[in-house]
Amino acid sequence: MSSLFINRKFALLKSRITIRMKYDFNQIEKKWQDYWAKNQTFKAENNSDKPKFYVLDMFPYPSGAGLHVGHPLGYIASDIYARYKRHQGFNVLHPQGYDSFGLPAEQYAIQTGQHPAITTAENIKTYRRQLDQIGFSFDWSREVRTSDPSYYKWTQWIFIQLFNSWYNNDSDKAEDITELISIFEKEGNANVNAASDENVDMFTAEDWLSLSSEKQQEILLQYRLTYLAETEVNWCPALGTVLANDEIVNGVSERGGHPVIRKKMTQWSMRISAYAERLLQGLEKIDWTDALKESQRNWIGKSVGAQVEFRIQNSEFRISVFTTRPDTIFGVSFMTLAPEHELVSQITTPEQQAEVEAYVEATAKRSERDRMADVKTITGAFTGAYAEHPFTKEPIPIWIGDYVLAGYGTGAVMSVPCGDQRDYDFAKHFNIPIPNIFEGVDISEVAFADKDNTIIANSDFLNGLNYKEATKKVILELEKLGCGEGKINYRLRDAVFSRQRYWGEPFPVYYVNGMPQMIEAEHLPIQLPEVEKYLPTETGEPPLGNATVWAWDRLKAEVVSNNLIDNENVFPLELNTMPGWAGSSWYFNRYMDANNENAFASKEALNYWKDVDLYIGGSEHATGHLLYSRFWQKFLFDKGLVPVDEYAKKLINQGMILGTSAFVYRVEGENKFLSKGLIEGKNVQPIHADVAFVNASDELDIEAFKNWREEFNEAEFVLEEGVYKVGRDVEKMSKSKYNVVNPDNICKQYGADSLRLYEMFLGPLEQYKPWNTAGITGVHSFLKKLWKLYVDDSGLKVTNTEPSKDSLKTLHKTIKKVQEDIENFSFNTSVSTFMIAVNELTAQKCTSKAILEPLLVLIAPYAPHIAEELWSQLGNTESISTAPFPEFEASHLVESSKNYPISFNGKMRFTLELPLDMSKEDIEKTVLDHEKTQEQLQGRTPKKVIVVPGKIVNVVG
RNA sequence: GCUGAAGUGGUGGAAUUGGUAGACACGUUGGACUUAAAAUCCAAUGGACAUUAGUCCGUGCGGGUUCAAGUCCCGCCUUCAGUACCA
Repeated sequence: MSSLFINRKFALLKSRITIRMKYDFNQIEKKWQDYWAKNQTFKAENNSDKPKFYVLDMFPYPSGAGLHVGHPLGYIASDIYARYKRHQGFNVLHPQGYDSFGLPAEQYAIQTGQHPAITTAENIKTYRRQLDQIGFSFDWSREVRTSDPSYYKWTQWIFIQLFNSWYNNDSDKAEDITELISIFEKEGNANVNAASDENVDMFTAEDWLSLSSEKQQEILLQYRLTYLAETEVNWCPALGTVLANDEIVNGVSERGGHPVIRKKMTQWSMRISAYAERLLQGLEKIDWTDALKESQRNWIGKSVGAQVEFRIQNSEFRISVFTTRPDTIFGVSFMTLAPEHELVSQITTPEQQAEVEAYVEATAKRSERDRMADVKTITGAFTGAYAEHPFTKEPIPIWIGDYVLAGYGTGAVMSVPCGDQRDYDFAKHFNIPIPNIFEGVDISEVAFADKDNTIIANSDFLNGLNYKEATKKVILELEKLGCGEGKINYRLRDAVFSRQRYWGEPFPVYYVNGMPQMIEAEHLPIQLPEVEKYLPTETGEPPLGNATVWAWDRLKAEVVSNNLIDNENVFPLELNTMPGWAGSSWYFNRYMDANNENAFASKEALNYWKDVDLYIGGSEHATGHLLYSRFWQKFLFDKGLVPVDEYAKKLINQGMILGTSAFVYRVEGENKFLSKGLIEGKNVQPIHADVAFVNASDELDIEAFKNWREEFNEAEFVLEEGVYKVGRDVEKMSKSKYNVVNPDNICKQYGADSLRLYEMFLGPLEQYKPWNTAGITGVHSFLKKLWKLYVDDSGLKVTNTEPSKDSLKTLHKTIKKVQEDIENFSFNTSVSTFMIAVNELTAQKCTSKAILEPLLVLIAPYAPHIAEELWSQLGNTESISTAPFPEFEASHLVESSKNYPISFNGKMRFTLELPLDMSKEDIEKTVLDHEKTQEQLQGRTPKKVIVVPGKIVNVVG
């Protein structure tokens, strides 16, 4: 046997050992992910002696593109928190699911004929695989999918509860509609103080009882918390669908560029306005960011003022206006109606008719966007009619103008040009008088809108009063005259709840003589019917109009063929579906008891988990999901169905991760590319290059780029110092910018623990920050260093030796800092802290188990796979996830001396190690006697010496 | 316009109550190891001046308070996000 052979054999053996002792993250991560799944490590129990903690992520819409590295940011943060809470001994509920109804799947179905349920299921599979490989501690046994009939059964059920409820303003809560009916039967509606449609007719008990059943249903709809109403929508005839405002660009549809018209449609609405005040008040007791609360406050838009009625001269009509400045009522010099106001056509005099009609027509043509775009152009028309001032009885000319919006308040304003800039501008433009009703204020240039410094003048009984006094007094007087009252107005509008789409929850509703009827709860869910096409029908009905089996047989209590509709026992079903926010408005309650078939969640589960302790998600949902879901929760609370009326105690918005795009520069008109440093003064066109072709030093892999697309195959590259440098720019991460980074690749190359650490290391959770894959090597080599602290070529090197003082100090300052950081959601700084700890322990050559074992628990929430692996190598047989969080002991950090910074006139010049128990006087003396101090002073005498024990010394002079 | 957040090295970012600005990383430069590369390790790295010692300047801009300001106060500028004729 030759010695060469022996050497080779030995080398082989050695390399096998090295592999086992190496940080093989792919193998380790797979191993522990399988372990967690198999052992259901993160399954939360609905019965536990431990205190509960509920950590929730906003669930994703499973799109076809899968996850990019920006998506898991919030999930990683919440996962760290959830794991931390487990270490602290909490019973943690940390679920995940899918908001799986939505447009992209439907759009795809229209294009390919593929059923949205199929594509959705495929996308979910991809999402699940991607989520699993990042190592989240989700309790998947509670997964929900909003598009699953077993889930939307309960969405339909809640809809029925809303339909069967009305809002009693006196008790300030939702009540059963049967109670309202019994009031109507006893005394009519005169004393009912309810959130209802405007202009509800008055009726007595006798009137009510004499009405037909249809008429009664119609009246009840005016009170129900979800109701049918005529709503003006943006209808696109070519697409056969209703568009949201932001889907319309320059008056045509964003998709396809088709014309869009305003059209009235009968739609389901949610009476969220009934909850406006409670939604506002509720913000006080939840720990959400100020920015988020503020945008909800703005959205609700509470304003306090008065409603005033103005008689119209020579007419029966009255104009009702809302104003926040009733105190300025003597400054009214004209009234302005929105061009769409219903009285416009009725009060316009014959002489003014042509002008007014032309104006109304002109404004109708302008889209809302156009009207908003140019607010500077003042337009309007005089109706020829006059209102009468309630106090002075003077005539007030009535104008129309598009600066008054039909949709806000009453669509009419009393114009006080001296006190409102818009009225002022309008008055100047049309030469309307501007009476001044403010004491000592010059209004020759601008209106005076400063409430706090207002003293009213030229206003009869209001003279000399300030804003508050005058407002109070004038409301009193208006009430005496019966032509006004104090009023609070909200901007918040009822929310349209119908969508002309296929891929959404069907309504549990059928129609008898045009009146909606609810299907009894025991027959739910009403499942989405099959359709041939996912487009609207030729007659313009929603996609469900294509279904042939979509009628309700009341006797059989089942969905039957449309052919059987006889309007006696078989009736047509609702063709609209629910909007995207239906399913997401209550899902956080479902997780508490996700597989319950008899209730949306059991009372026991609801009472145990109660509410979300930490909710993490994007700020883009501020005025959508986060408002609607609060509304539903309050409703469910009123009905005694949930135990709390705010469902999320604390909410954090994670920032977006942006992409770092790479650019190559093509010389105009040539197939030649100049390196970044050579483009100065050259006529070049920047082109996005895929970030995958660029290394950490911004150097382009030219071959990969050439092979990317045919047009680049023959391209010529002008290099600088032998390499081609790309330009960089931070943009939103998107496919079209070729800056998308896929977490799959990161996990493969660096591992999930590296991905998790790096996402946190990038910066504060709430901040927007750019992704740059190059930086991940930092956290990755940190993990390798961590590994080496425990394991080397010969195996585990952890010992039972007594830890050194230094190591104890390192450990305990790390415990302290990491704990503080997690509690402040400052995850980026804990990653730095871990790095410092590992660097220090490596330098200390620490092998002591007493240090290294608790260190793993600290790191486990962040990098759970490597922590589990080393934990088990240390001989533990249970998962690290339930190990108690190490106790911080301050005694290890006690110092006897301090390295004082010695500054002169505020500038630090040198440091001096001094005992911490040294007195102020001794410190001063020691510092002044020091040779370096003499050097600094150069013979000057210090005027003053500031000594802050334990902090700093500052010599002034 | 209004509301909210933010401006710190070449880059991401640290600095918890005013007390050593730039922690921790990335990148860059130099070095070690290697036949070589990768990996790893060591050193330097805000700018200017200076051989060194060191000096000056530096947290968007201009003022102020203070022994001391990234941090507090006043006035601006810029960026991002939301919202918008809300009576």
